[in-house]
Amino acid sequence: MATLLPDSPAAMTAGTAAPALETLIAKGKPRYRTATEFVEATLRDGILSGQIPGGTPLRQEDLAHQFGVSRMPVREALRQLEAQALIDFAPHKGAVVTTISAADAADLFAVRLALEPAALRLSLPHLTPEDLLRAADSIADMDGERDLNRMGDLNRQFHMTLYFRANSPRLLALVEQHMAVFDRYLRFELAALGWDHLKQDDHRALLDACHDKDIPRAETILTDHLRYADQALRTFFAKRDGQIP
Amino acid sequence: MATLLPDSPAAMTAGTAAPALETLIAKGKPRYRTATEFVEATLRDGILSGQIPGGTPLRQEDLAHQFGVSRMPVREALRQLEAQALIDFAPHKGAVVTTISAADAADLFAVRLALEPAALRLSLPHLTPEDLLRAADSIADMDGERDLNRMGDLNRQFHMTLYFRANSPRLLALVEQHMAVFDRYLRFELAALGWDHLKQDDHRALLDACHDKDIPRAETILTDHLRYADQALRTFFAKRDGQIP
DNA sequence: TATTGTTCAATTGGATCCAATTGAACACTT
DNA sequence: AAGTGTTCAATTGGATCCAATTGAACAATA
Repeated sequence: MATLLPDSPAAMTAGTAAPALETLIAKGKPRYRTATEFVEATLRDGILSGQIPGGTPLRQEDLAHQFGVSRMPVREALRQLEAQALIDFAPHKGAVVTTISAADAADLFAVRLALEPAALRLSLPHLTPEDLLRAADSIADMDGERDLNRMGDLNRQFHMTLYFRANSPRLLALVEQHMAVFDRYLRFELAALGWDHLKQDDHRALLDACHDKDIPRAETILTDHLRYADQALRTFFAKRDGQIP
Repeated sequence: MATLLPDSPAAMTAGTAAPALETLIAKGKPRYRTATEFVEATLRDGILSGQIPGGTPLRQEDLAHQFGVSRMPVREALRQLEAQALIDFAPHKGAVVTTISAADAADLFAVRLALEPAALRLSLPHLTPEDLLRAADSIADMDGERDLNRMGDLNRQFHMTLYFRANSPRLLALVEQHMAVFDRYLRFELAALGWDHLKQDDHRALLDACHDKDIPRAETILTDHLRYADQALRTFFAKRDGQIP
């Protein structure tokens, strides 16, 4: 069976090997209830993990063939991805994976800086000792982790544990969605900051502040934490994009 | 042709007359490029304006018949509305318009309180004199407006004018989307606050602060403005829901 | 009678077919 | 040769048909 994205422009400019969609499909199969769910979840994972790079055109027929379904569930899945701003969908022209960029990273941080401190502020007073233990476990798990995608999951899990009691479903959904989108930049953040000191000090300090129920301190730590990553990414992109010409 | 929602449970409990979808369809027709766009935009307007109340089941066949299209563009439109959290979509069970509630209103304000001050903070330094003039025009237009939906549009237009220079597309899209969703609560806010003093003082004070490029003051005014509406809606719902038993 | 099993109409999910649009290569005019 | 109009393959949008699922009414059993 043909592989997806063998000669997408983004794949070529990035110089990365073109991954086959089969690996994504073969992954953990949570027994999707509909083909649309299956296609949507698989494509989203592929995009967020970076396996389907920005700029990749998503041909309906190709996707249908590779997923072993007809074009209809593919179309429904693409509609949902469009609403999540993961693909651009132009009438009669087709879908293209949205590109990532320094400007988009800054944009994303602006959203996270708006959402996450708000979620933390609402959640912190209701956090239970069990919640804090789970958060501590997430930190411990991150210490030994070397896989980028799993690291992203753990990081998201840690933060979401702290936000979880916010009792604000819309806010939490937005936070989670944008943290997931940020996974697309995780490899760059890694390149900018390095593996080991990947903000674990911040995580522990944040957890301490939550333990003390100190809202202003926790908010400050979280805000600085995000700003620091934002700044690191900015300088990284500035250096990288300065080299090109 | 049959009318939509003649006996939806929500319409009955709300006691409102069941509106026909034709009025929505006949409205301004911006020459949609695809049937999916047409269906999606029309349904979203209907839901946000309150003409299609929460709890309404959206039967694919009915919608297709009333829009004069097949079920396929209806299904694609429903997928997009699902991603916008305007409908609930359960496999093999169909779509239902999400219900509004006091809890959801509080949730929505939590999101707006997180997003809008952030957008204002980023935008304010770049606002031009022309922007401020346009914002002043919006305020003036609101003074004479008596139509609820147009009032919502003007209010959104005023706020978006002030946020517009934030240079953060994701953030702005979220702000606009959630202001639009808030239109579903506009009738309740009106009932809680009354027509005339509908926050116009706040609007003028906010514009003044923007004119002075006073970020802290502008943020305080905006935050208080939102908190005030939030509180008014809370007490309104508390009173209304207390009457029921 | 309460409970469980079963049938069946209503509705959605998915596949296939046809129509409409795009854009790029080609021919044509000036 | 530059620009313009035209044809046509590739691709998406939309319609129709069939399959799968749901749940509610009904029947059977303990």
